[in-house]
Amino acid sequence: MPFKIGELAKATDTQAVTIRFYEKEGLLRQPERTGAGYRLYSEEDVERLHFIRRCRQHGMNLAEIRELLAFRDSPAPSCGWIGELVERHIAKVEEQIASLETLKAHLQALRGSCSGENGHCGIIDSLAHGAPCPCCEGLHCRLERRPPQE
Amino acid sequence: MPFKIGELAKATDTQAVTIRFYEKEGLLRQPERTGAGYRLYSEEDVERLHFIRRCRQHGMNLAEIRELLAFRDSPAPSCGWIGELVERHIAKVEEQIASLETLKAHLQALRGSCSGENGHCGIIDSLAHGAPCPCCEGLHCRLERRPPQE
DNA sequence: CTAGTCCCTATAGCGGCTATAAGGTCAAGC
DNA sequence: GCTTGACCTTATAGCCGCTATAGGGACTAG
Repeated sequence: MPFKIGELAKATDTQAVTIRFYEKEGLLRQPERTGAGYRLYSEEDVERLHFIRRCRQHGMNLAEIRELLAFRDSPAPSCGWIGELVERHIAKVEEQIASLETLKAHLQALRGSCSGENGHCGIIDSLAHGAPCPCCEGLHCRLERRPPQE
Repeated sequence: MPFKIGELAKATDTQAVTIRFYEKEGLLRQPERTGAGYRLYSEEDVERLHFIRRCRQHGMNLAEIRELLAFRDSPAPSCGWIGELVERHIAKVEEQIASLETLKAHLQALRGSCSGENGHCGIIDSLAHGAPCPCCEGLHCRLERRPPQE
C-alpha cells in the first residue's frame, strides 16, 4: 500500500525535490524507507502535503504553514487566531494590490512620455529625472523576483 | 567636489552596500579612489543611480535595467523597443493584480468557512480538502517572497 | 590619544525552491 | 546474464536583490 516519492509528487503536483526540501524543513515527517533507502509514504502524507501546497497557493510562507500544521497536529479548543491569520493575510494582499495599481498608473504615464521622435527618448528622461514612483517609496514592491515559470 | 559613498547613498536613498553591489554587477562604473581607497563619485553617478532606483521602483529587474542603461549610454535613433518594454511591464503588472484579486476572493471565502465553534476549525478543513486556490495554478503568485521591511 | 564615525573587503545568509553531478535500484526485454 | 531506462538517493551550488556579519583601516573632534 505505501508508495514512493514519485507517486506522492504526482498526487500533489509537487516536485520530488520540493518534497525532500519540506522534509528537511520539518514540514513533513521523516518517512519509512525501503531496504534500498527509498522513501515510503501513505495517504496521510498526501493529505498533509496537499494542505501545505494549498497554503502556499494562498501566499503563506513556510513559517506560517508550520504554525498551521502545529495546530492541525494538536488541535486546541479555540481557533480564533487562525481566522486572524487569514485576516492579516487578506490585508497584506490588499496592500499589494493597491501598490500595484499605483505602479500601473505610473507605468502608463511613463509609456506616454515618449513621442519616439527626434532621436531622444522621453521614457529614459523620465526615469532619470522624473518623480519617483509613489507606489513603493521604500522599494516595497518587488515584482518578478522570480519570473513565472514559462 | 567629488564625494564619498555615504553621500551618494544619502542622495539616492540607497544603502552603501547596495551601491557596491551595483558596481560589482556592472550597473555602476568603477569609481575613482582616494589614496586610502575610498570610492569617489560625481553628480553623474547620482543621476545614474537615481535612474537605476527609479527602474527598481517600477519593478524592473537588473537585467532589464542593464538594457536600459546600455541604451542610455549609447542612444540609438529609434527607441520604440523601450516603449514596448514598458508595455510588457504593464501587462505583467496587470496579470499580478488579477491574480491577487482572485487570491483575495479565495481568502475571504476561507475566512468565512469557520464558525469557531465545537472545537473544530473549518479553515483548516478547507485547506486540507477544499478546492485549490484558482489564482495561481502553478504557484505563480509567490507573495511575500521577502516581507516588506518593517 | 581615544572615541566615534565613516570607509574597506570578503563571506554567508535570506526564501523557496531549482539544477546539477554522481551514483544506487529495480523491472522489462534481449 | 546484460543492457536499457525509469526511478530513486545524497550533496552541493545557484537563482534574485539585496542584507548582515566579521574584521579591519582612515579620519575627525575633543
